[in-house]
Amino acid sequence: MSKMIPIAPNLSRRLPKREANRGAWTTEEDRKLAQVIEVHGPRRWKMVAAKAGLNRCGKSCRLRWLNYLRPNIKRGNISDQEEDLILRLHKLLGNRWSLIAGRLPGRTDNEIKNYWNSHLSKKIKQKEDRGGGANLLQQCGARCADCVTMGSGSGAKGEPNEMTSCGSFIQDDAMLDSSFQEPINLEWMSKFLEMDEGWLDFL
DNA sequence: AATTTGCCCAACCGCAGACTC
DNA sequence: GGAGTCTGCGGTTGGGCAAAT
Repeated sequence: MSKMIPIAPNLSRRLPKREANRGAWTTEEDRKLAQVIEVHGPRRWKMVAAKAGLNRCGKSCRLRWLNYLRPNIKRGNISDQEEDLILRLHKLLGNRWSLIAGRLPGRTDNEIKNYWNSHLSKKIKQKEDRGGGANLLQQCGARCADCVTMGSGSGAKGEPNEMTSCGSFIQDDAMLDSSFQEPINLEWMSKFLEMDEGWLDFL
């Protein structure tokens, strides 16, 4: 499924616009960056870039570290369990990729964002095209009398980033496995809340 | 075998909020 | 408290590659 990730492609993915080096990172650049971060830690990226002698901006160094060099990065296929979790979290949080990634150890926000854009968004669209695209909140409300919207109101792009007090909209997604039915969804919600008590701040 | 098409994903960009002086 | 700088985030781009033609 997933292709091998090139370690250090030499060809730039982007044309350089300024003096700073851009495009794909080389093995040597990775090595230098890792060495500096080992000494100074993953912060003060401008200084890290300078110390490493890399002709790159701090921003670029940070991105490289977070998405590639950081320890415990999990590479390769997204498992079914992970995919399921991404779907659920996306329903709760919308396009808050960093938050979603925070719940998937070893996965980066960029990876999840890419996976969503290339795989999951299509799956959902296909499902909606098959007639499952009714408003999730409406569906929930039709079933659940005391359903109260707790949404963020930030779904400016029409994303299903709202939830209800009963959380039952999650059940409407046939792509979610049956284990999420009935009391189990509340159990999952409880676990989710336990994981991050501050999550309501984001809604 | 050569060309085209579509997908994947690393990397860049712009913006907003946090931080520092 | 204000200005300047840094950091983190989400959206987008485009090169590389495999599959299809």
